[in-house]
Amino acid sequence: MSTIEPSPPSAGQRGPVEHGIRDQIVDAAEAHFSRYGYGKTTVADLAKAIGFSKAYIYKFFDSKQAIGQAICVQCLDKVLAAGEAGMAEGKTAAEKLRRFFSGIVATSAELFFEDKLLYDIAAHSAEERWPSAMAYMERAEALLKEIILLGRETGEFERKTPIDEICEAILLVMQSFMNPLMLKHNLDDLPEAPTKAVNLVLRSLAP
Amino acid sequence: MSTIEPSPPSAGQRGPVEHGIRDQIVDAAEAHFSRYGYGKTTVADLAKAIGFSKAYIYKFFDSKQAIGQAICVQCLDKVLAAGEAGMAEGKTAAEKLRRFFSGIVATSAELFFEDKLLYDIAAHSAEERWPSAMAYMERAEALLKEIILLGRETGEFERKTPIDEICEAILLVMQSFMNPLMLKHNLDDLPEAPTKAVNLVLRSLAP
DNA sequence: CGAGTGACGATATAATTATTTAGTCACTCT
DNA sequence: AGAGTGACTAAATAATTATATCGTCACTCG
Repeated sequence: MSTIEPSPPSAGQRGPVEHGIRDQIVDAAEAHFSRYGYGKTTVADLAKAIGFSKAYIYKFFDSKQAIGQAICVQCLDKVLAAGEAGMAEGKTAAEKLRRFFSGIVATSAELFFEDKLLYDIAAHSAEERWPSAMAYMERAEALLKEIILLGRETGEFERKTPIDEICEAILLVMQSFMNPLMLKHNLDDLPEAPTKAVNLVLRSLAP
Repeated sequence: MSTIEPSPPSAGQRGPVEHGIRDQIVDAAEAHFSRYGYGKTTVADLAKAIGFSKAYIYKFFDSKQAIGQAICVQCLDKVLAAGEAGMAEGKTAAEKLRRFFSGIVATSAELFFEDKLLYDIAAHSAEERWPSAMAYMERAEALLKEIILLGRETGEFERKTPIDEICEAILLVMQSFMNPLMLKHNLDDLPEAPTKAVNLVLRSLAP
């Protein structure tokens, strides 16, 4: 059973990896980005918030975008954590799969409605293929694979199709709801649509 | 066996429905939009192309956007026609489904690469939920339903799941590749990804 | 009457200018 | 040496102005 571990130090960082100041920056960034948006927040604002000069920020991050990525990682971690929590609740593999996705979708949608400005960063991150978004997909795939393997062991799922093809295909299918970029276009048919999609996926997994 | 019939008169039209001038406008629009793009083409350009005044255009179309929709309908008709052609080639229902989607995806991708400017109109149409895009999805669903029903008759496909749920789910799944808006973000993993998605769909249809 | 238009106001787009902001570097202070 | 910064430039963003375009309407002409 994997647990969401703090993501590895993202690209774009600088200087001491473990450092109180870095955390302060990230906290200030989360607060500011969430309230005013990424675009309207200046690096100087963050500097002022933590009581240092702007130049000092750049001892810890390569660029403003690197800070954005750090925030993005936080968001996506939360989404994945919800997926993993759902996964843990499910008894059978099928149930795990269902809850994994419903956790992800619910959390993403919540992010969209409750914290639009942070969500926008995530969407931007997906659009620009930031490492944060890539990592998100990879970790989702790893979790998914875990579920599928479990289902195969317990005999719930078929075993003929190559596992990697299955995982890729399922992710592909669920992307419409877990990729922030795409979710945006499918908001109206929440929450029925993802449920239907998962149903289809589960039918495809039947032995 | 349905054949793609000319789409019903779209919204935004005016005056005589069947009229040589209307066709001239559409032809000129296709040429101009394709060469210079929707944004860079002015209604006056179209008027000049057909040798009439700008005001006359508005005897046939409500707005420039209505002309855009007409062009969009043409594009999407072509895409669906490719899908239907593929469908006709397939022997079994599964084969029809495969070719239906590969026809659609191939034609959409071709549109994207060879006629980017027209493609952009289609994407815009999907984004803004123009009737043209809605009609496209509806007609795709109708064709898909035909295939599924056939497969059920021949015993290729399972019969338990409500047909409407199946169709909706499949469309949902394939949207990543047939919706111009989404296709844009999935271009890199063509053509394998849609194939994998269809494989998944077919597994889900197994009796 | 019906095919077709010039001239016009409101709105959108483009071009220009003015202002902010990202990011660096030489530097200070402890 | 290492924590921290003011002052600076190139690039981006915002504000402003100028221009083009959409869409309508009263109108002409056959």
